[in-house]
Amino acid sequence: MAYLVLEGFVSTSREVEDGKRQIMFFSIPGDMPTLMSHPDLPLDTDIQAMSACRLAAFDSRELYGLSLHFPRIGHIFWASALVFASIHREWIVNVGHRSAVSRLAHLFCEMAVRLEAYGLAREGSYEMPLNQVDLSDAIGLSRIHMNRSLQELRRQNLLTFENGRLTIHDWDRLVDVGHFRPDYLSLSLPIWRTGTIPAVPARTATGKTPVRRAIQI
Amino acid sequence: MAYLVLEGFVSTSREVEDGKRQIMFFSIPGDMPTLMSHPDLPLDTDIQAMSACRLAAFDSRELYGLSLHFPRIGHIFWASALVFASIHREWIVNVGHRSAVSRLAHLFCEMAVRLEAYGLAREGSYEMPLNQVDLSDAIGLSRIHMNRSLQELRRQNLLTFENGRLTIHDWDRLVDVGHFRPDYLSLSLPIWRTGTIPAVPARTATGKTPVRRAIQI
DNA sequence: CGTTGTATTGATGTACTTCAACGCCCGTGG
DNA sequence: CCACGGGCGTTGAAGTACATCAATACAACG
Repeated sequence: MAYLVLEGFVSTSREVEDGKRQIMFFSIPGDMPTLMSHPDLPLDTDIQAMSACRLAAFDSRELYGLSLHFPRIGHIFWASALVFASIHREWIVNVGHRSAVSRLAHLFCEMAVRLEAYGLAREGSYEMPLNQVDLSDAIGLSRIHMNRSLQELRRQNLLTFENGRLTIHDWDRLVDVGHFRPDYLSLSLPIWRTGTIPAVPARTATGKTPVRRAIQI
Repeated sequence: MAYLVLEGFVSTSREVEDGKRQIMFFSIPGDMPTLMSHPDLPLDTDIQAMSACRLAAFDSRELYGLSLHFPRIGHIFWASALVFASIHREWIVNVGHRSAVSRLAHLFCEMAVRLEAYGLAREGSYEMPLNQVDLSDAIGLSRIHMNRSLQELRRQNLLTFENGRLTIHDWDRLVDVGHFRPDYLSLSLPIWRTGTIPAVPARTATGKTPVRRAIQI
């Protein structure tokens, strides 16, 4: 099965040997997290709902067949895989070479840009149903140091983060702190014009359970 | 232009704000490093020859057109993008959560598996035309700490690395130290069967210069 | 009412960075 | 032939950004 996120956040992560979790990607409404792997191959990551989610389910073999018969559909899969890879590369740079505060700032900037492209953020404010443990697993730091970095961003009046909503007060300085390149995803370019997404029947998953299990509930 | 590596190593990297370089991927013979980005979009990374290389050049617009007319070709592009993304995810885990020694071990394991899949490694020994600065930029650590980690691997008799050749003495323990999952790329699966690659005219690039520039020489 | 999950703070430990120096090899030029 | 310099690997010592351990506070909840 392949899933399209309709509401909520879904993470792509892996359990590391010492029991910790490294989050590699947050899927937002409009993303298809299971398309990060080839339908013929076993999923090499954990896909997990970070909040209450609505998902649409497709048969991945059918999707795959579609892509072979209609090149333009295959092309969209390809382009989406390239965007996944591009975001991954940015995360490598992030966890590889930047300080805790920068990583955090960069993550907030990235989510802002992606959510805005889908119309899910307004004036630098967006729903972000994650707790500090989730954030620390994403940026690869201890929750304690993560907490202190978040405080630092607050202290500098760059943002507020409460009740699952992030509000950016000073975009320019946040971009600066996170060394964020706003155009890196090229989300504004015409290759993404595919028309509106049609309504689909959806099932509901409740928060914090693995998607595959949640779906079967 | 799109390039196919015929000989040598090519890195995908980005200059970070403080003048450092984060390497995100090593392309080996058989890889097409420029296919990590969409041909319609600006390249968002630096592509750099790490050694003397032979490359084959294609017009990327033509490749792109090919993929629209022949779905199976598009499918290969897609699958290759998925593998890029999968390797990227592994690198995120690597730089995010593992110690210096583990990162290094993991990198050596990954290259062994990939090179072996192309017939470029034998009995755990392969050409690796990189110096310690390159390696440290890939694993995101200072060259000094990288050097000490390499010494640790040598001290444990896991490998030797000299004259651009890596030889693994104890694969099982190296896999263990690097927490490497040998099957993670699924390189043995049938989706990769595409027949042999035909001979193509090639140009030569000399080491350590950006590919685009090298090509024009 | 205790229990559980989450945010926060302080104190201590450590893995890594940075700075500085040295040695080796090898190419270049006197 | 030797002198010089640059690239690369290696070592020691000092500094720092992070992790770990431990404790508290607070809200939600059965």
